[in-house]
Amino acid sequence: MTTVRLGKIKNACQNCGVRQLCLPTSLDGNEFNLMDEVVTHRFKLQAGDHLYKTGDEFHGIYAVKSGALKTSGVTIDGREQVTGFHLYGEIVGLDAVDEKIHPCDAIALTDTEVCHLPFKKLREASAKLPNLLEDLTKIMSREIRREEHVLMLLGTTTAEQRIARFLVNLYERLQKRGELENTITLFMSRQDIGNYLGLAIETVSRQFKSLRDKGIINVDKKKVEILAMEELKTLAL
Amino acid sequence: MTTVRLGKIKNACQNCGVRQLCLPTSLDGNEFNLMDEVVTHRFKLQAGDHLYKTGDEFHGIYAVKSGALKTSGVTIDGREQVTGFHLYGEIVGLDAVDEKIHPCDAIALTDTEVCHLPFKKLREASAKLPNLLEDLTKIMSREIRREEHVLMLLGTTTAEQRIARFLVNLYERLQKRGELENTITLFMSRQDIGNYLGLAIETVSRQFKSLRDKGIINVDKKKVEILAMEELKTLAL
DNA sequence: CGGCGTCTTGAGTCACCTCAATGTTCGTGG
DNA sequence: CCACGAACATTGAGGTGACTCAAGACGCCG
Repeated sequence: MTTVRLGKIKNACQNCGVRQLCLPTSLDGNEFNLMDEVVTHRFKLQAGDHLYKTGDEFHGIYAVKSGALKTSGVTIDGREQVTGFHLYGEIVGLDAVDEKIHPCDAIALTDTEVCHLPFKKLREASAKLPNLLEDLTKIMSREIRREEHVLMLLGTTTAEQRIARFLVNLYERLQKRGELENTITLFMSRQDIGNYLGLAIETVSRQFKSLRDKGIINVDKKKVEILAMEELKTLAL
Repeated sequence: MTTVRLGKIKNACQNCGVRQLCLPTSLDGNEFNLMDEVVTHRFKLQAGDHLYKTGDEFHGIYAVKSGALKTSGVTIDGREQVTGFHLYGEIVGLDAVDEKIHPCDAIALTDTEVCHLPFKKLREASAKLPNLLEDLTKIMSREIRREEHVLMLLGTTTAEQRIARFLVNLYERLQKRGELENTITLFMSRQDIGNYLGLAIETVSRQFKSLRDKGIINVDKKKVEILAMEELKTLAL
């Protein structure tokens, strides 16, 4: 993990490519000056690097500028449980604000850049900028809703439903980022997918095969081409 | 659902029995005056009453003053999915801050009182009171972590583990509220428990029976007496 | 008492897990 | 460049935990 100081870079946030997706979505020109005082450091990670580990002291949240991360906790019996995949434009670390200790690991799945947002500074800036305060609470609310969504996905659903929902969800998030091809490049392993969806790795593999046999997708290693989105969405129901 | 105006009640929050558990945990005397301007209404619900429904416009969050609620969403295919049980001292509605639309139902499980916290007012007050802003972000963070916790519970775990964890978690939350008896009164139906844990209602019933046969708990209708907490915790691993 | 909702209990089935073997990709070093 | 091993992925065979279906018990209320 290498560090970039942003102190000298003016309007770092304002000129950022993922500004519309990130935290400060409703700030205007002048307000960004204050934001630049909050965001002073950026980290570069390689696939497999830990951004933070379970039990680490909390120093702030992180905005993913490029790449992708997974967050995963360790259950009491020592097994890993992936709790989410986080694309660029998303925020990680919000679950540590309360206890000041990270309750899970955050691991880069590919080359990834993250901006560090010291939470104390962020709170102070929020007290001055009503728009920023609104953005902050919205981001936290969105994270709560995202997890509720996963929760609903993990209820009593079949393996096929879970895989279908996973693919539809991933597709829609990539689409929101302007990646309009109908071929998704999975940036996580089958292991991670299975873990996230509560399925054995073999089941993930078999479901991919099954969807391929039905002519709904094409799978080649990490590349998943969606051939029949409507049918896939029907299976996700 | 009946409404109580709190306009005339001074220091409503300061004198509240669940203050230490609720949102404004770090305020002092003067700061509570501002809080009383935020919290102007309280609602009384009977078992089965909806506090809000999916799709309802968001007007603010709610602090549970007494009783308990469940929140449940409706999956795309129309089935219900319980996403949480909320005791007094906890907050519901945080998942709607972002989109201004409630993404799930909140239903009283018993006679329940909730305080209404208009979110706009709460934000304005937070900009003035650093302590309140800290409390607000902490509460939202805690909710994120709570859901992550449920997520980890729903991964690849057996029915026995889920039931054991459910009971341990409920016991610990009640203990935190000073209810020190080792007999828990379940305030939700088997249906709700099964739905929440991703289990069929029959499986819930059988697991209770199994734990009873092992001498770990005693079950009589809604009453669950914990006979061997250590063993229960071991099963929860 | 009878009807209804909730819960329990039993029997049979199936979706998914486990175990095991093979195939593929990729990095490393000779 | 190829050999080798490690990590990842696929595929098959078999077992089982939890679901489904169905019946019965219990409590509640008119």
